Amino acid sequence: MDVRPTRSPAMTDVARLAGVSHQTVSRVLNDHPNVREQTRLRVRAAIAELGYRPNRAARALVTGRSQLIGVVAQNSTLYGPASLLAAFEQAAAEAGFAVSVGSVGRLDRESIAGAVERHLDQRVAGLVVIAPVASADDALEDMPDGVPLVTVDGDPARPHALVTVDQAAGAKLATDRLLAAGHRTVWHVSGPVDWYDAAGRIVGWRAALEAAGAEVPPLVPGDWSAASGYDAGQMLARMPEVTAVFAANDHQALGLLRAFSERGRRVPQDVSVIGFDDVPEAAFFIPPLTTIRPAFDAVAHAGLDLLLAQITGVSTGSERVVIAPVLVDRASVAPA
Amino acid sequence: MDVRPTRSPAMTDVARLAGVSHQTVSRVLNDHPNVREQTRLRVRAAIAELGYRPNRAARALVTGRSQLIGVVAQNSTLYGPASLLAAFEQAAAEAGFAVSVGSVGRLDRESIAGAVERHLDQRVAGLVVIAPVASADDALEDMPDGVPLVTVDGDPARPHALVTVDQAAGAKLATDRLLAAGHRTVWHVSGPVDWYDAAGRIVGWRAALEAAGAEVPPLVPGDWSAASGYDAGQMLARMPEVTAVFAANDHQALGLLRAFSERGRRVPQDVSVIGFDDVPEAAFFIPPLTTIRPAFDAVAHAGLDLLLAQITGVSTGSERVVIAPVLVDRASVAPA
DNA sequence: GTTGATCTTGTGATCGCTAACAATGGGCCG
DNA sequence: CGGCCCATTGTTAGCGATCACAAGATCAAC
Repeated sequence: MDVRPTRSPAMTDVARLAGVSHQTVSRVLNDHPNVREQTRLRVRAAIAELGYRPNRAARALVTGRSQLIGVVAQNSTLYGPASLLAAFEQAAAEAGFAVSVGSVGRLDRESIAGAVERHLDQRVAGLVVIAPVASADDALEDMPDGVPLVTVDGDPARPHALVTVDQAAGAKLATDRLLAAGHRTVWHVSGPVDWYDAAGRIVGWRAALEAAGAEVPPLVPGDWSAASGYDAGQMLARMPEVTAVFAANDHQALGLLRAFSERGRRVPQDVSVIGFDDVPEAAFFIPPLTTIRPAFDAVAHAGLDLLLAQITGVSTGSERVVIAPVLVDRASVAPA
Repeated sequence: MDVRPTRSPAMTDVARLAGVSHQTVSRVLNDHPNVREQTRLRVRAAIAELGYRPNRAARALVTGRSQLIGVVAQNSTLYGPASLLAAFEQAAAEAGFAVSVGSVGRLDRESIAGAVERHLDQRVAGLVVIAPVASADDALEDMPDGVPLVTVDGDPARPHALVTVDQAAGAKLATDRLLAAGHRTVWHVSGPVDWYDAAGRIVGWRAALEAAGAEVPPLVPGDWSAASGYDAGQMLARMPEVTAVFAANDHQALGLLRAFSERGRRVPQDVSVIGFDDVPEAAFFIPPLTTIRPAFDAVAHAGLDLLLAQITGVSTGSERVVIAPVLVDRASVAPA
C-alpha cells in the first residue's frame, strides 16, 4: 500500500465507492433526469463521504465555458461602482457563478482593453463592463464576438446589452424639486462631462429647466470629488443670485456644503442643495442632504439577468434595461 | 475542406504554423530556458499571427493550480475594505493573477464558510480573507490544509499568515495628539467591539491615556456608521466636560460633527475630534477632519506578497506584517 | 413470449495543456 | 576520431471532467 499525500478525490473515486461508472456520477452532478433514484442516493452518499468537489477546470476544459463572470470596473472606492460590484457578486453567487474583478486605474481605452484581455484569458463565461465613459466603449469595439457582454452605465446608443440608471430622469427629479420650492433657476455642478452619467444628468437638468421656462445658467464642471465641489462652491458662494444648486454626486455636494459654510451662506436658508447617489453618510451631512438614490442592487440584478440570458443562449444580447432613481427628501432644500 | 465556426486556436495550431511540436510552444510560453532563440521567435510570431491565447482551464487541470486568487470580504461599501480590494486586485494583476471576490453580507461563521467554499470550488491558488471579526476566524478553523491563506485584519493571535494595520499605534497617535493639545482626557466612540480593528483601537486609546496618567472615561460604543456617531454625539454634546473625542472611523466622526453642530458645540473650539481611515471626503467635512490614515495599498501589497510566497512554496505561512498608520493633521483639533 | 420503445448505465474518445522521458545533433575532450 | 555531455526538440501519457454512442434492463402491448 502506498499512502501518498492524499490528492483530492476525483469523479472515478466517487464512482468506485458508489459502485457505478464515472459517467453516472457526472449525471447525478448535473441533475440528469435518467438516473434511478436509488443510484442517485448512493452516489450522493459517496460524494458526501469523500468530500468530493468537482474540478471546475476539467469541466471548463471540456465544455469550453467557465463558471466565472468577469467584471471590469474602475479601481474605485467611489460609492456607486463599489455598491454595484457588491450587489453584483451577491446576485452572481446565487446563480452559482463566481465573479472575477478587473479593476482599472483609469478608464482609458488601453486600461480597459487590458482588463478585458485578462478576463478573456481566464475564459470567463461572460463579461460585465462598468463603462461610464466613451473611451471605454471604444475599447469594447474590438471585443471578439461570442462573448456575452453587458455594459453598465455605458453609451445608451450602443447596440449592446445595457443597464443604466436613468440619469436624466434623476436630474429632472432634483431640478424639479428645487424649482417647485420656488427657486428661479437651478445651478448644476456636473461630473466629468465625458462620463455618460454626468452627461445624462446634465441633459436632464437642462431639460427640466427648459420645460419650466427657467433660465439655464452656465454649467459648473466638476470631477466627482469633494474637492471639485468645494472649488465650485467657492465660486457659487460669491454670487448672491445663486439660491439652488444640483450637484452631480453627494461628494461634490459635501464640498459645496463646506464652501458655503465657510463663506457664511447657510444651507438651506440661503442656498438649497441636492446631491446624487445617496451615500450612506448623506443623512449626516450638515445639513442632511436631499439627494437622488439610484437603485444599485436593481441595476446589478438586471445586469446579471441580461448576462445569464446571453450565456444560456436565450438572448441575443441587445436588450436594455433602464432603472429609475428616486428622490430622497432630507433637509438641504428650503423655499427660495 | 470543412469550414466550421472557427474555434479558438489551440497549442497544436500554433505548433503546426511554427513548424515545431506543441511541447516547444509550451516551453516558449513558460519561458523555459532551453529553446533556441530563433525557434522562440518563430513560435512567438505564430502565436501573434493566430491570436493564440493559452487555455487556462487546461493548464489548471494538469498543474492542479489556477491563476486565481480568492478574496473574501464583507459585502461592503465601507471605505476600508473597498480600498483594500481595489489595491489588492491591482497588485495581483501585476503578478499575473486574477482576483475572484466573494463578498458576504455578514461576517458570521456561516457566510464566511460559504464564501470560502465557493472559492475552493473554483480551485483558487490562494485565499485572502479580510476577517476583522472573531466569528470569521472560527470559520477558518476548518479550512482544509494546503490552501495558501492570508488573513487581513484578523486575529493577531492566530498562527496564520496575517497582515494588519497597527490599530493600537494609530489610536495612540490620535489620543496623544489630543492630549498634547492640552485636553485633560479623550473620549472614544468605538467601532463594534467584536471587530479586531475596533478592539485594537480601544486598547491603544486606553494605553495612551494611562501612559499619560489621564482618566479613562467610559467607552461609547458605535457600529462604524455615521448614524451611530450621531447618536454618540447627541449624548456627548450634553456633557460640558467632553472636550476631545477620538472616533473609531471617519464616518462616525462625521456623525459626531453633525450632532455637535446641532447642539451648538463648535468643533474645534469647544470640542476636538479625530477620526480614523482618512476617507477621501474627510478634508471636506465641516471642519476638515484630522484623522489617522492606514496605508491600504501597503496592506494589500504585503498581503499579496505573503500569499504568493505561500503559493510558490517559499513560505510556510506563518509570517505576519504590521503596517503603521500615520496622523493626518487638519482642522478638527484645537487646544483645550 | 416476442417485439420494440424507453429507461438506465457503461465505454471510449476528447478537450488543451504540462510532466516525464526519449531522441537527435553539435561541440569538446582526450 | 570515438565518446560523452549538453542543448534542443519530439513523443507519449495523463489531468478530470463531458459528450456521443452503445448495450443491457425494464416494461407495455400484442
